[in-house]
Amino acid sequence: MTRMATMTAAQRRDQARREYDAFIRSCPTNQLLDRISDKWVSLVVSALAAGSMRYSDLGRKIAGVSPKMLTQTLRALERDGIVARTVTPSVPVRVDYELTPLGTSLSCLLSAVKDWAELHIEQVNEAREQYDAEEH
Amino acid sequence: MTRMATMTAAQRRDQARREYDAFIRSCPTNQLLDRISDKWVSLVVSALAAGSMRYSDLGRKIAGVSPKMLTQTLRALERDGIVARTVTPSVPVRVDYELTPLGTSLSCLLSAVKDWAELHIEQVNEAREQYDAEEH
DNA sequence: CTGCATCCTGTAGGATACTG
DNA sequence: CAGTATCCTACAGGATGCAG
Repeated sequence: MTRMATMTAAQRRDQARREYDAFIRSCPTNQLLDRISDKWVSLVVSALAAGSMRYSDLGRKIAGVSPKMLTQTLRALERDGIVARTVTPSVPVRVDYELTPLGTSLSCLLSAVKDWAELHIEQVNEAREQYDAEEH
Repeated sequence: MTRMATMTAAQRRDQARREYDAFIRSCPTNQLLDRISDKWVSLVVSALAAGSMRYSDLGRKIAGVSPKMLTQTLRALERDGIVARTVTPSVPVRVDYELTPLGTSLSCLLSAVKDWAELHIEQVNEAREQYDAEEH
């Protein structure tokens, strides 16, 4: 009989995925990619790059964001030390958000990404047109 | 009676989201962020940074990836002109993938991201610990 | 004003099986 | 070897309503 101890391809991949996941979670680069790749994060950071803003101002400036995602994004960024949250206990309460030094640094990295994007987007678009023109 | 023409908050946000989505799709930076933020893209690009590889080699090197996602990722990168696909019609067929010049350039950008991550991850971790230690 | 809790849906993506 | 096709599920994230 065939060795039952032999793992199936799926089992092997499953185990590999577990190890991989553990690796990913401990990998700074991927942690950061997860962070900046978030749809709303880059928008919040670039909005705040211009200066501190209130919660509702962010909601208006970032068109189409739901309160839930805005809060979720801001909490995550606050936890990571990217943004600072300041509560003014007036009535009604006023909450301001601003970039920390670390946040400003991240904002610079996003600028680098932006520069690369604008420099190469045309090349990408050409590649896409050419690819789509061929038959696949 | 109140004006029925007045939009609810949800309706306004919905319209805003539509406009926003259109904007996003036309924005190079966000297109690129969508691209490099993909879980597998960064892994494929960095794997290929070392040189050309076959399909199954990539599958082994990138632990835990399913054939489906590997193919999907490679197709997207090929379409964008990031990787080149070379078929050698032997039996069995052999397919090699390698970075294009554009792909190499992207690989450099990813290195910049990596450098930033490794430089600041400790600061982020400290911020997280401090945040988690406080009550919320 | 600034959120949080709940519900609900679309979809990304994994498992599995099959083909040239 | 290098994929493709199908199914299925988990989770991101939007709508809504309520609270401090």
